[in-house]
Amino acid sequence: MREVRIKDSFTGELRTLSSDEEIGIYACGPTVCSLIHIGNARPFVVFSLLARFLKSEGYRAKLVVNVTDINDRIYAAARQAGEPSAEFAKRMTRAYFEDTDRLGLGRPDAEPLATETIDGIVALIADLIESEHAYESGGDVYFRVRSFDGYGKLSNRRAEEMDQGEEAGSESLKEDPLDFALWKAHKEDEDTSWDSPWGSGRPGWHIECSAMAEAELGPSFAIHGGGSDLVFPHHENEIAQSEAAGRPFARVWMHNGMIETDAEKMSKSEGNIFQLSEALDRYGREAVVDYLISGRYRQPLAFDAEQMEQAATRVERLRNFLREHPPAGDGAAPEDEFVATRREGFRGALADDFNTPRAMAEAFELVAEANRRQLPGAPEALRGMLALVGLESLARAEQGAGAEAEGLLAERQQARAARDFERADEIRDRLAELGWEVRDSAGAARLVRRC
RNA sequence: GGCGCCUUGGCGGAGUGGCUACGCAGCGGCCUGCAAAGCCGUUUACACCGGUUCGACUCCGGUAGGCGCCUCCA
Repeated sequence: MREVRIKDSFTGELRTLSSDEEIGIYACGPTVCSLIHIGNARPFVVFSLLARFLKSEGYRAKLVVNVTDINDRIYAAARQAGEPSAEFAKRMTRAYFEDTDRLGLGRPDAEPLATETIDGIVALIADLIESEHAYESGGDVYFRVRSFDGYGKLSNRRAEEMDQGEEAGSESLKEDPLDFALWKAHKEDEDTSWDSPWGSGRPGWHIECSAMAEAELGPSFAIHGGGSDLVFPHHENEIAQSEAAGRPFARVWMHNGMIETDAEKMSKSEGNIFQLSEALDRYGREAVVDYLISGRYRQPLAFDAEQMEQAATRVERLRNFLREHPPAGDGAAPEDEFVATRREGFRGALADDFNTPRAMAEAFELVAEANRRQLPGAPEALRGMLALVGLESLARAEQGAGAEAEGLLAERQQARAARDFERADEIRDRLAELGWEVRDSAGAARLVRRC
């Protein structure tokens, strides 16, 4: 088990994860008001792979990624779709599962829904009212921000300095404009609601995460993750709610940077989104995963078609190597020292605040060296590395070309042997039409699937 | 205005007080009937101005520009 350090975005310091307790990771998932875009996929990929890495190092990691299925925007989107909001949210949740399944990284250890955590939410709110950190007002319940001294400590803000944007219509129910809703009374145009001691209504946006994190990971857990755009107010409010209710909450905060197009954050409100499913269709899952780990998780990452194509070319280089070096039977020669160094470097990079670009550089160095000289153990080591970052499918044997293509290839080999290159090229074109690229080597020829 | 982050070669993106990751693209070769794959060589870097230092892309200060959050957003 190697020492893993994570840069805590709360303190700005590198923190070493404890090796003798469960590493609970709570990462904020999507609000299912639309299909997810590639920016939403970044935290899913980063935290899935982080959990995978920690487990492979022997840590007891548990990854929780929630689904926010109660929200103003869901009501609005459902209304526009002419669909009951509960059905709409279910449909979008299903689409989210399908899209992220296609990444091929498996599922998080738990994926709680807000709608299935109402009891925990109500209990937490009751605790906050009991301790006077929250109050009921006209069927709503608000968190009393000024009652919590630490408010603003994550995002570095002072309550006094906050230029609070007013929510139209509801401010009169608040004691203080800074206060935020824990529970919202049922409104006429909302077609779902839940019972509570304060009447029928629904939870506010932030409380669900506090409740779900506690339900899955307990009152104190190792890592809380999510996009950097959630630092304020979402995560700030989570801290306030949980800590005010006596829960120590997250020990380390990890915020992933935004995906950007033309140096602008990709977001629904900007309208510059690129859907995950479309990226998967167009570039393939390996390219999408590779793209998402091509920059360090906490930095912004540029997105455009060229970047995706580069990722596709990059994974093709890895695939080419693995194709030439299928798993050996046995009696393999002892691993070369160079290989061991790269493998160590790869894991070391991941242990160093999950530096995926540096890890991948190690993998590429291994490939380059193994392409120029015999490197015992290189293919096996590479497969191991790629498995850690969800790219193990690059090593998968290609499906057979089928009788027609194989027949054509044999025919072409005959033509080449007879030095009838015109015929050979004709056949090559024909194979290309069938989706196969021909690669000649010393005495043989290989068919490679073109996508 | 407040808080935080960023500025690396054609593109993306690491990193370090001295030895210029990695990938893509370009150019010239090798190999090949040709191509692909692969290999070799090679062209563009650290926004700007000061300071610290034997030495800074890396540390400090300033300037310019950009981004994020402050309202729903991964």
